[in-house]
Amino acid sequence: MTRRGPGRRAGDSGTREAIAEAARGQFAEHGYRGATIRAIAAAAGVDPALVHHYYGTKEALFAAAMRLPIVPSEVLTAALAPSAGLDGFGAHLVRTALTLWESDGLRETFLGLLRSAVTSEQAAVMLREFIADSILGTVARVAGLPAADGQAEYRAAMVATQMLGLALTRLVLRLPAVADVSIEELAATVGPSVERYLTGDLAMPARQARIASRRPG
Amino acid sequence: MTRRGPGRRAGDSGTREAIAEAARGQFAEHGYRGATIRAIAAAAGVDPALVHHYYGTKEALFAAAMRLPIVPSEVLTAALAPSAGLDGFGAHLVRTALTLWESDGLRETFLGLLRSAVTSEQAAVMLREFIADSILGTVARVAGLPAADGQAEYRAAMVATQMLGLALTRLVLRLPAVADVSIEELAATVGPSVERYLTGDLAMPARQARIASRRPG
DNA sequence: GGCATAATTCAACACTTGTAGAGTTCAACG
DNA sequence: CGTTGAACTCTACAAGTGTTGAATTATGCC
Repeated sequence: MTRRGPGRRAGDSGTREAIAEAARGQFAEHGYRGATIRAIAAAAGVDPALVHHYYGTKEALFAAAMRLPIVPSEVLTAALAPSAGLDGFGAHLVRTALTLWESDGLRETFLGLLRSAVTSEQAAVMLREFIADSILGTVARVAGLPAADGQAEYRAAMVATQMLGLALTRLVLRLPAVADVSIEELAATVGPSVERYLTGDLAMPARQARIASRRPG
Repeated sequence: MTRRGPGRRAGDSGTREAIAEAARGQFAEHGYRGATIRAIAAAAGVDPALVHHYYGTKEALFAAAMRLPIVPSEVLTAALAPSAGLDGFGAHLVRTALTLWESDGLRETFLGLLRSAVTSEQAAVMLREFIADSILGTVARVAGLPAADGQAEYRAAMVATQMLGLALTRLVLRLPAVADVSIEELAATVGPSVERYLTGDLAMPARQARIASRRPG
């Protein structure tokens, strides 16, 4: 929203991105249903019809706004590579994820995805596939787990369980005991649990092979 | 919804409970915003105006429908008492909670609360206070943690973190690797993590006392 | 029987929602 | 200058929302 008024050339449209940014903010705060086109337009200082002009439908706007500005697997790989020794790996993962989630560029997207996934089937599919396809595999790989093994997906899923619970209680529910504590402290507390899921001696479910053999996308 | 048609005496109104039950189902499936009075009325086989006649406003209906049919602290205490030996206590807690959440009487209420809390501030307050006031203390007490100690609340909160993450991925997101596994298997995998939070040697946050001294209600 | 009373429905209001198309403004280009 | 074309706004529609008050139906009590 640098300059107002019509008359820009193609490619100059900062307004388009301003709308997307406003949309991210609204989706993050109210979820898919709660974020109205009118509120998004107001937040962007723009007529509601312009939102529709650029993005067509609300679903399309959501999909566009939730497109990540990073490639998760690359960021995860880069951020976690230094501690390849696997010692303190769990804490490092917690620290990395929390820092990422609370960073300026990603907070809105992640919160929007999380808030929307709980009530919108479209968003739920996005988040589920995103986790299954981009996160679980990367975590398993970076952690050095054997691929093509049912155990890897199960272990990574348990990590997701703990990490999403952390995000839910800290960012959404804001439980004081979780929200008022530093990332470092949470990493120290939760890290070992995550590490146990990845490398510990778990009693593995018998028929895990069926789950591991799902189509990747 | 035993008998249809008007003309019942006071106290006979099974329709009132039928509406509440339909409301629970809708709130569980769509969250607070997504559950419409009209849909609730339709699910109960009743005119929308009757919903308003009985409960006044949508908020009141939500509050009434989400009132638990049990006293959580009692159920938790009773269910967890047998394993007071603290051996396998974590697994027992996971098993108890998951079984409770997936039981007929509570599934809708819990899911509705969870789904709504993520998008409705009113519901978020309900769930947060419910967890903080009824759950954390009970878990800490049953686990034999010293009361009036900042550590107790922090430990219980970490447990909540893991348990809610489990609920989110299994019941709401339905991540295959978590949803397609038996409660027993999850208890065996997650139990030890929970146990570590309760009795393990955690690096405690320094200023935890401030959090522990919040007003209870 | 008639009467009070509760249960239930009808019809409608006032508002918000996503969406659509026609119209307006303005910079760039010839 | 006039034309073009994109950025942008106005107005509006059709559907859905919570909510309301009057009307209707049936029951138990006298």
